[in-house]
Amino acid sequence: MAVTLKDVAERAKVSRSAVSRTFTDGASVSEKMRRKVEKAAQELGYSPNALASSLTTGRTKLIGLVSNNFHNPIFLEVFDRFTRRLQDKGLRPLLVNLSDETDPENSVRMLRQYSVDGVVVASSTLPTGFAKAFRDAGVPVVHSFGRASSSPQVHVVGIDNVESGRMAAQTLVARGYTEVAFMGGPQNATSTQDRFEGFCAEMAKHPDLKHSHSFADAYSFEAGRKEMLRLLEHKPAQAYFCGDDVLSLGALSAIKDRGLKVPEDIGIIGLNDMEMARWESNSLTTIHQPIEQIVNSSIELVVAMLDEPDRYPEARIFPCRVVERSTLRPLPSS
Amino acid sequence: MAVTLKDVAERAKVSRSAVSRTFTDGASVSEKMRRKVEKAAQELGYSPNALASSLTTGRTKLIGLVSNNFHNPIFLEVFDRFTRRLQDKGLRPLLVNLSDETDPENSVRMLRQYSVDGVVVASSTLPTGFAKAFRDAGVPVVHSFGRASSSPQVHVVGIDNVESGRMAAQTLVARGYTEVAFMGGPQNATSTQDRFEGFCAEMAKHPDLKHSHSFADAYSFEAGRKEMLRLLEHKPAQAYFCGDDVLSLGALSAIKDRGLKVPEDIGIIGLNDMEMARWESNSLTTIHQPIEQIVNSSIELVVAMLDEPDRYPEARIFPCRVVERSTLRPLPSS
DNA sequence: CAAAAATTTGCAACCGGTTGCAAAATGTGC
DNA sequence: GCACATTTTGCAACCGGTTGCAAATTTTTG
Repeated sequence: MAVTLKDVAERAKVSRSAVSRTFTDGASVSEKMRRKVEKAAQELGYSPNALASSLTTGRTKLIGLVSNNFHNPIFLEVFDRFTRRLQDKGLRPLLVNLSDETDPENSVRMLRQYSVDGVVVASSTLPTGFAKAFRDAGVPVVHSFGRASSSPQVHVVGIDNVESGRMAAQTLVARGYTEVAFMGGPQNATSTQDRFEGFCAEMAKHPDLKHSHSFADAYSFEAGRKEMLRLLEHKPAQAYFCGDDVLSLGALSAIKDRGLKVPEDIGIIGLNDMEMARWESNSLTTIHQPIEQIVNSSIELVVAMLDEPDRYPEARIFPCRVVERSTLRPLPSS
Repeated sequence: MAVTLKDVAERAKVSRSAVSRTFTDGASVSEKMRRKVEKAAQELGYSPNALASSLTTGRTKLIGLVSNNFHNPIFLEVFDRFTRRLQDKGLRPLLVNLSDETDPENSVRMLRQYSVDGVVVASSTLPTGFAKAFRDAGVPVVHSFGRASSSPQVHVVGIDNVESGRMAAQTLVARGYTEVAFMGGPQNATSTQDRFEGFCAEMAKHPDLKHSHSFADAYSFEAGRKEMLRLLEHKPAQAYFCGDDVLSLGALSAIKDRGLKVPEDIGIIGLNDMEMARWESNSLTTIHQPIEQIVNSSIELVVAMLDEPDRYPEARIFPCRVVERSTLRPLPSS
């Protein structure tokens, strides 16, 4: 069915090696030969089989893209960027959806069977050990949106979640809120834990201010909404740091449904700065996470590992910044 | 580096064929042999190279998943379902992001180089000719969310967009609106064209009612919002059929910003029934598109084509239904 | 124009598997 | 225990490419 190297060689009356060489750049082929081969290839509609060649070159140009965040709209943005950027570099994303499973073994085995050149784990909820399983199997791996660590076991690219929690607390304190709260995502997600830690660390500096906390079941609108409805039944805090924009949006929806006003009655600050946060109907004050930089840097890193598999692991941390919109009361004029 | 068939064979002191056979089901191997081989494989941590075997079997179990809808949140749902379902069947999705490019040639070439077993084109905006390029290249292809046709050139799975436009118009008419309008997505998208056609066809039955139309630049929140803001500057219609939920949400945001009430001042009906449509803050009346069925059926179809490449093309059309929520005035009690 | 140097080409082995075929081993019937 | 049928195993060729090496060709040099 498919036309192969051999067919082209026969048609052009040259050796198979000659054909192979015209299709691998950097190989030694004369102009005359190249033209002859290209003509034959053209006529036959030949294009080389990437997988067959991977057998000898050891490179498939396949990159495993592993994630379990298929319910947070921010990840559509993430996938868009990853796939585009990988394509630009001549790499192909092999998508793996973990849904609820968090045992790395299956994914590792599967991606090794397909000889992916590298793997990007894009998840803010998977434990740090997850990506390590790939490294241990000898597969270059980068954990994007993973837990920042001062002594990373694998390459990590993302933000400092502890710092972002601190930043959120500072922002609330600076605006004069005296009773604040943290509403986190799932409690076993590393990002939740770290943001919480940072939040508490900052609040500890202000023993005169009250703070509390609770956790939603998932990083999702519904979970945020449900949790905020629960909180509103008792005496809620003056302002909340929600561990993710999509939680914030859920919380906002709950607050408005209860007839309360934002930011007059309750303040909200989120994290991510997703597209929807910018929608004028939401106008969410939030902490911007530099997704584009994280994605690009992750890909650069995994590409670099192809040539340098034992590259010493590093953590690449990008700074966040507060994006002031309309869900927190303004800074008191000083 | 990687452990191969040969290594296992040597360790187990058997032939390479024996090892191969223990890892391909349906092959003839004695219990004794199998145990011996599995033991050696275990010790060496061997797992077969799927790509090498594809060379002889002609099957890679790779399915190209091609889309250009990376900005409509509904597609995160679509990708989630596709990837999960494919994985359940032992298939692997190779993701292709078309972003703005709509020339199929590149994608066809690339996916052929990777010898994908089949391709699913998941897009409501690509022209019908797009998927045909894969068929012409001998690659089994299914166009999901594509234009329904009574004489399809390639397999199509989706809804009847003309019918859905008709249904939207009927719904508006039944609720007593006398001035209605269609707000479509990008005008070159087949789904926009068909929904518009159905809408007009139905309205033609009611010459006493006024109707108008306009188009947003994209299937996105921003585009819907912008278009509705424009419409509100002149005398808007009483109710709008927006060609997609995300357009509806944009329109709703614009309407509320202008201080108008839904459904009292303006009614909205969308299409898709995406997760966000159900959020209580939106509570969007919309036409439900059975995504799960479309995805599952698409995969079934592409799998069936693996064994039957020249299968006669068919169109699989799933019915839509109106989901009544809060953005249209209620049916007049009769 | 011949000899040396540089370039191009083809041969053949190899990448990691699969599979048809025949030989070897095992099982069955008498 | 023997002849025969059945199952299991290994050999060797093949899938579609790549690549080291040596031979063949072209280019450079004196």
